[in-house]
Amino acid sequence: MTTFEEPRGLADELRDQGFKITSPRQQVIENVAGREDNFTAEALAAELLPIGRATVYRTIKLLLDQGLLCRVILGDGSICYRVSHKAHHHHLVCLACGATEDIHLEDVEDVLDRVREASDYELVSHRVEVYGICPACRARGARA
Amino acid sequence: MTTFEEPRGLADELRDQGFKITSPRQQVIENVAGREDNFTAEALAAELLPIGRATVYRTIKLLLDQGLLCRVILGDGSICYRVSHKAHHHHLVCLACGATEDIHLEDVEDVLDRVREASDYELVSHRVEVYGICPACRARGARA
DNA sequence: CGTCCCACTGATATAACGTCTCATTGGTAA
DNA sequence: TTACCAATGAGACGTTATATCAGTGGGACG
Repeated sequence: MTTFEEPRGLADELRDQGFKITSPRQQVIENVAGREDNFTAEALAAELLPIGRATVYRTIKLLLDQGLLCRVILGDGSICYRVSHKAHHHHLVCLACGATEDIHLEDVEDVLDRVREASDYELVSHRVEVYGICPACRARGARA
Repeated sequence: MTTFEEPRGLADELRDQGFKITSPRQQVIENVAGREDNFTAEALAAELLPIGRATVYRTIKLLLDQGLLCRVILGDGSICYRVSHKAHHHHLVCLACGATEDIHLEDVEDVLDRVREASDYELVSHRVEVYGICPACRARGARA
């Protein structure tokens, strides 16, 4: 459906905001843009190895800010990343293998409205992670 | 409303499950049970200093498993803990100061039912953190 | 097309957080 | 009271991430 692999567009977007499109950044963006799966910062750094670790971490943070990436919190609390596709969404995470799917929860806004009514907080954002066992792991006999 | 300060009951509960009620454990439980606020593992270890760091971390894990504590994920992804009061709940977290309130979202189950219908995952658990600015910080002029 | 500035890089140090190891200790069942 | 073994604590280690800082290359501007 949607076509990934448009680092050109993103690169332009970054340039417009005053960021330089350096070779390391380009490489990180290209590597990341086509991925469907989760990856840890450390794994990405290892994969792009001639590039410095610090640069990979900095670029991840940049892409997080720009909304190209989002953070996923696995069942054990560890953190990894995946492409965000920009639109707001949540995650369905397999406790056994860590695989993640995006889910769209339309009625979450209603829930938030209730919170808004019931509290004095000025709501800004939220995070929902749903944990379960994916079909593949279930077939393999994995249990909660 | 509810009375805290019942380390006796919890201690018995732990003993029933075969855990030893050692002096360090007792101290951790007593320190933690009366708290209303969040605390980091590191801060707790520092506070109970004669007790070894490893022991504090181990005890936190134990209390997490037993449901006396729950994990809170702050806006920046950092982790702290607070008493759980056992019943399932979610967190409303101030992005400015980290203060946290418990919230109960009754209709989350409906949302999860939809996920159950729409996916092949066997749902196990979920985590919802709502972020905002608390009244005190808002008054102080903090902004998202 | 050349030059210059400064954002960016990368090697390395530092920091935050948590787990592991292992010799020792103390709770508790008998 | 004794003895077993879970639990402790000091410290090493691992992981993940940020800070530092001299050097460099992207790209704006002339």
